[in-house]
Amino acid sequence: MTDKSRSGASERAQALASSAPVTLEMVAKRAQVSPSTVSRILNRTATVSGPKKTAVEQAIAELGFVPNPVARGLAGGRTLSIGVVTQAIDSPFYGAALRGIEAKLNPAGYSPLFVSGQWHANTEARCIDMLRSRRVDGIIILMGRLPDQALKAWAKSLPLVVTGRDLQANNLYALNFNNFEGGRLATQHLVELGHRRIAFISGDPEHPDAAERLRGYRAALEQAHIAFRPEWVQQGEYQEQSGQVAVDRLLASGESFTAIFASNDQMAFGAGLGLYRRGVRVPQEMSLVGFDDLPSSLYTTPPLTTIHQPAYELGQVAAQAILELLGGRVPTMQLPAPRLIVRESSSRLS
Amino acid sequence: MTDKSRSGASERAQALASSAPVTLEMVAKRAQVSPSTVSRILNRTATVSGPKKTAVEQAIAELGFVPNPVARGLAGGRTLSIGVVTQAIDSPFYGAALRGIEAKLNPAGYSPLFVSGQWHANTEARCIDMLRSRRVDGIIILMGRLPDQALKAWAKSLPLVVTGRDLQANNLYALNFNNFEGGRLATQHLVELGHRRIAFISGDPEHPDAAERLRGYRAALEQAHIAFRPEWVQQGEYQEQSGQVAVDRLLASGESFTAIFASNDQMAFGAGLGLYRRGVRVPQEMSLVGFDDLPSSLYTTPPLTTIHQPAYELGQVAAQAILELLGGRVPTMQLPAPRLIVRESSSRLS
DNA sequence: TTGTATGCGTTATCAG
DNA sequence: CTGATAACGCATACAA
Repeated sequence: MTDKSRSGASERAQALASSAPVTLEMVAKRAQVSPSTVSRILNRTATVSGPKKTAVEQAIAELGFVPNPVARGLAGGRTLSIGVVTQAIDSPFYGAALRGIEAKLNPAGYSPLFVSGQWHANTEARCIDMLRSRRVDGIIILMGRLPDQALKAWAKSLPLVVTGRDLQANNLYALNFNNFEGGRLATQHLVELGHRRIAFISGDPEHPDAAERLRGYRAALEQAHIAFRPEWVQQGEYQEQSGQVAVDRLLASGESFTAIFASNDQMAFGAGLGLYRRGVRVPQEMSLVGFDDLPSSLYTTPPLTTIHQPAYELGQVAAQAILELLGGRVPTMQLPAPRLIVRESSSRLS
Repeated sequence: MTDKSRSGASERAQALASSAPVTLEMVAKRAQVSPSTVSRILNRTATVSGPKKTAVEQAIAELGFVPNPVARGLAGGRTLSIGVVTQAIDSPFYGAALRGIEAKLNPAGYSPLFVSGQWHANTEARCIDMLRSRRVDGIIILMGRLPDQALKAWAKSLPLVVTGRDLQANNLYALNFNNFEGGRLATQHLVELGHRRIAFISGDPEHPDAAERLRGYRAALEQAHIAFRPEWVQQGEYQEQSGQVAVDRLLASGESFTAIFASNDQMAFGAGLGLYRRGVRVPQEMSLVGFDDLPSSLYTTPPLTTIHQPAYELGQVAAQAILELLGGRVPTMQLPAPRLIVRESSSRLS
């Protein structure tokens, strides 16, 4: 940081702290026009003559006027803020998505209001109530758990963008990632490396994401003429701990595997630890594949082969979609297809 | 999720979507009192007689009235929202802190407004401008980069809680973690295990956190009568990648180490990969210690010995502090002391 | 203790 | 194209 930037910030702070808030009315007075005219220029809500326009713009610049979003919200009904419901604000996956949302929303003048639903439908409903009471202009729900019906109902009064499900409704846009294909790709990768005894650590089957990944796993097995066996799948809960537990069970089951596909990276990390504890080397004795491509997957030992889920882009696209909805347009954007990222935790069966 | 909860949420959505917004005035009419009386009960701003009070409360319940925060903000100057400036909304460390903030703020009726400063003083200043323009009631700055002067100036017009520095001022509360002691503890741990050639991967020395951790490292060496050598420290940037690079340099330097202390976990992860790549086993041939105790540190192979930094509590405490400031009180809360978490990446020198 | 009147800073609806 | 004027929903002096 340069001295210049330091003092710049400091001076600005000083100026802001001392100056009384400058209002639209003050701008109008200074530019010798009515408040309405100023408002019109601000919102491009009507054409204003050249001279008045420049006068107002000059006054705005001189006074350093910034419109008050609170007053705007009251008068115009728009708060320029978007509610974002995540499940866990502190998960690496959601973090990236939130950053993507922020990156897209800010330039458009909108601010995100983040709340976390904690994987719980009721909490989620409360969050939405809160956001509505705060008069957000629209809501993005990331991987929500609310029933489709509820979403459709809410969409009647507020633009909604949801991810992690397929859903068609007015004023609502659904963005879904192809989890089936991801699951298929990961499994196929292991098959192509010569593996035939491939265990699967699933997530909560109630959750569509998890169910789809499992379906992808089964499809790949079938495609390779490998009979699916229920003993090969252990249910986890998308947390590291559950991955470790699953590996323990798998190893104790008497079945002998040469590869494990964990349906998210966090469980793959847990599985990795479980294998390490039992002295099973990855990838020499066991190939391990995850799902999500969390930033940290690049730095595990060994780096994790996984399915890239475009969290950041997901956020960007969701934000763009809500912006479209707000503009009265119909979004058409889609999420990128799943990609297999081959790293060092999977290797050819020798 | 039960069917009960599903339908509950759905019904609520339906109800909300159809009902027109109910205002304070409607409540007043129904309860046969004046709007001011309702307002008084809502804000406990004056004592109200028993019967009227119950009448109003009943009306509120029957109508499902929720005060409009936007109108409140305009009229009362309070928006019940707190700006939170983080550096990177998607870092594991900040994620936990944000969750702590959310957990403390929500029950008090406040909503956090998260923005990320991207480790850049100017961006941070812009964020604060934005938050001010949105009329937040207070601001929490997590590990900010703005000069003390700027913060003090801002605090004149808005309650401020800052972390990661020591600072005394009116309407401002600083919460600092003892990074020096943390650095000392980690190094001392390695010394006690018999290590004497201990490398250090530092952060940006411009940042107080990083400087303090380095100071702790040096203090522990001195205490153990080990001469500090500049060649032992490699500068990183708190990212995984830089940890890996640092290890490469360290290993290529010709010096021979038996232990590495990375001044944050992310760099320790990178270092771990660097060591893995070169076939150096942890902890048998090299002990590795990190700093932060990120959630994922528990699941690296081997699990990482580190200094626990209470990110979640940090968030909670910061939120509590801003609440105190808002209430006109002087916060007294402190952060817990650093704790060494011994796991499996460090071992006695044989 | 309670009600009335006014204002918060904008946008929106009118006339002109 | 422009300017009064009335909301927006609530809090708060002020008066009773």
